[in-house]
Amino acid sequence: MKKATRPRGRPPSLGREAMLDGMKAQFWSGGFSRRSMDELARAAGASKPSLYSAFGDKRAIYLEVLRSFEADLERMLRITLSGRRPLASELETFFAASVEFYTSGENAQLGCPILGTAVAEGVEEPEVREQLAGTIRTIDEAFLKRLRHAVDGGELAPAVPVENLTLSLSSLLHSIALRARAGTEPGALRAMTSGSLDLIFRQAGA
Amino acid sequence: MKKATRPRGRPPSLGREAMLDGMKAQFWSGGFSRRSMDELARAAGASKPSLYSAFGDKRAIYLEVLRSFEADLERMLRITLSGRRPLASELETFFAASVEFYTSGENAQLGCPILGTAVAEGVEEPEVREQLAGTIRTIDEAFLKRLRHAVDGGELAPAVPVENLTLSLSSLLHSIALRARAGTEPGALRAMTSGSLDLIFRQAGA
DNA sequence: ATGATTATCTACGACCTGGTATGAAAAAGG
DNA sequence: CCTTTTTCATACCAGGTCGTAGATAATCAT
Repeated sequence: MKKATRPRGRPPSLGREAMLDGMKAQFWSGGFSRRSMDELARAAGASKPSLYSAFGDKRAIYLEVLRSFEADLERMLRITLSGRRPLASELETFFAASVEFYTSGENAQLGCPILGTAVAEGVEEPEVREQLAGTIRTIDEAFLKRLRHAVDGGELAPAVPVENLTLSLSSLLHSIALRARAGTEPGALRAMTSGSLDLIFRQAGA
Repeated sequence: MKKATRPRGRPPSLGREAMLDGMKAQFWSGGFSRRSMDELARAAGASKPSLYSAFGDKRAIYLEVLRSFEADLERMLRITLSGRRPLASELETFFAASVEFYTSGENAQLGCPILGTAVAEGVEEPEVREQLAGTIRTIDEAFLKRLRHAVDGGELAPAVPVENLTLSLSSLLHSIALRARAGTEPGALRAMTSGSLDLIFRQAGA
């Protein structure tokens, strides 16, 4: 017997995930302050009261969207930095995919949906700042983990300062996210990443 | 005879610069969207119609504030990267001053007033994006100029890839600006800069 | 002084914002 | 069928937003 017993009243026409999916693009381009609940409701395919009943208020929706984007990022980090291919190759893949993602907007380059929008609101919205800090930490930890794995597997010498290398990689990503939203062309961003990765690993003596 | 001939009608009680100075802190903490014209007028020490008559509209004020912050940044770059002291020492001074500036807020760490606020609005405000891109370019060019000066003066070997080094330095600054606004403590930011500078210049073979 | 000129401020208006009251719609239980 | 329960959507509200009209104050020219 499956759990097919339907709850009781009228069934929801859209789940939370479906609504969130519709709203992510809105917050990605406009951030928290430039999007109204009316626009969000239209994008979600639901009415405003449905959103309020499902999430509470506008800020809660924005936070859920940020969490959803972070989950996407974690998936992406797990896949591209799996440790099954050489370090340099995996990093190139990761950064190429990031550039692609940051510049994939149809009307404009949107950069990173978290770094590009939460940073402005974070000062006066503690929960947003906390979420932003969490994403930054997630990135740092993913790079650090992969670099440690490289040391363990003999890809990097044990003397390599993995913490400093981690920060170089994170900084590169932050900078690309910023420049993408400021309009730097994808080609320039790709050149930037390969140049920086070369330099970083030449310095690391890899 | 000085140019003391007063214009004609009632003299302005505040000049544009004085109004801008009062408003900079407002946009620094709240960005464009989170500050109302009423708040700006209060901070400027003028009334709303005075602001409209002096600047045009809210976006024009924000753009002027961004330009003013960029002028501050250019001054700071010119002074700290003058080329009169050793390269590494000047860079340490510049980054230490940046960390100090980014974390100097009384109630919260505000990061960079340009990178931290314009990035969210830039997507839908072309002039803001243009201003943001200009500031990014200003930073890149200042680092590049200083590094070229170092090569010319023999501080760096001619084979050093100054363009790549420039991007490493810019990325470091962007990352610090971001992390500061996300709440990273000044001590951690300082450790980050010295570690990264060490790594960068070990790689550069300086 | 008087009038011209420019700056300033109080008050307001049209609009938009986040958020909600109210009743209809869609399902299940009896 | 009718009731109960949950979701949905139109219409609405109070408050805030940007921007301005219109009257007043401060200065110069005569």
